[in-house]
Amino acid sequence: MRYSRQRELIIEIIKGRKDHPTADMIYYSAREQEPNISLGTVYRNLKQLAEEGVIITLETEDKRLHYDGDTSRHSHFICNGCGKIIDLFKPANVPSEIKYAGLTVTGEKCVYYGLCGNCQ
Amino acid sequence: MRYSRQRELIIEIIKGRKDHPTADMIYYSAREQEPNISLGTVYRNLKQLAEEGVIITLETEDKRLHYDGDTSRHSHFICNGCGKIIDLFKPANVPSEIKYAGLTVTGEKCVYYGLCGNCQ
DNA sequence: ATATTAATAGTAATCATTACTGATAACGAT
DNA sequence: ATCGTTATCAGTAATGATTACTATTAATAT
Repeated sequence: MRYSRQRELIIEIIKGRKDHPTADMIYYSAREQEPNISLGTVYRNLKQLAEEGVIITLETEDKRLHYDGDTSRHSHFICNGCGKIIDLFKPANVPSEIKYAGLTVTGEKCVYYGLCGNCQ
Repeated sequence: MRYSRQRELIIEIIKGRKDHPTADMIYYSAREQEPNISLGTVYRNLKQLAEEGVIITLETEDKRLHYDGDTSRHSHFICNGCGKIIDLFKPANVPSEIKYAGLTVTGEKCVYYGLCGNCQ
C-alpha cells in the first residue's frame, strides 16, 4: 500500500470526525483541501481502508454505507428522528448462545434504533 | 391494505423459511407457484410489509437487503465463510449506557460476524 | 352489479457503488 | 539523482439493487 496524498487526507478526515459520514460526505469534505479529488478515489480508498481494517463500515437503513474511523469495539444508536448516529462505548456482551452453537465471533455490529433526547 | 394473492404468497414464503432470503430469492421462490409474479411486485410488497412491521429487514455487508419473517426480538450471526445467517434467540441486553444518555430504544439490530462450525 | 381505487405485470429510471482507462506519481533498484 | 515498475489518480462509463411509472386488472364497499 503505497503512500498517496489523497488517501492520507481521507484517513485524516474520517479519524477526525465523530459523526459517521457517508462516502459523499467525505468527498465534499476532502474537496475543500483537494479540489480535484475524484469521487471514485474516495470510494476506492474507503473500500480499501475498510478491507485493511483501518476504518469500519456501518450498514444502516438509509441504504448508504457509513464509515467510522474508530475501530475500537463499540455499538451505535441511530435516531429515527434526526438520523444522528451516536457511539455507545459500553457495548453489551456477546450472547451466551454463541459458544454453545460452536460459532467463532470475529466482529460484531450492534445498532440500536429509537429517539435521541432532542427528538422525543 | 387490500388482499392480494401475490402478497399472501410472499408472506407465506418468508414466514415459512428460516434462512433470511433476499428479494430475488423470494422472487424465484414465488415464481414456482405464481409464474407471472413480477420482481417489482415482490420488492413493493417486501417494502410495504417491512414498513408495517410484518417482517424485518437485515442490512448486511453483502449490500443486499435480507428479509426475516420472524419479528420476535433476536440477533443474527453471519458466517464469513459460507454466508449463512443464524438466528440467536437469546440476544444480549441493551447497553446500560443508553438510559444514561437519555435515549429511547424502539428496536435493535445486532449482527455478529465470524465462522460457523463447518467453516472453521 | 357497479364504481372506486389498490395492486399488478412489465418496464424504465434512480442512485450508490464499482470498474475501466489513459495519465501521473511513489519508490526500490541502478 | 534518474529510471522503470506499477500503484494510484481523475474522469467517466458500467453495474446492480431497488424504486418509480403506466396501463391494466381485481378487491371490496355501496
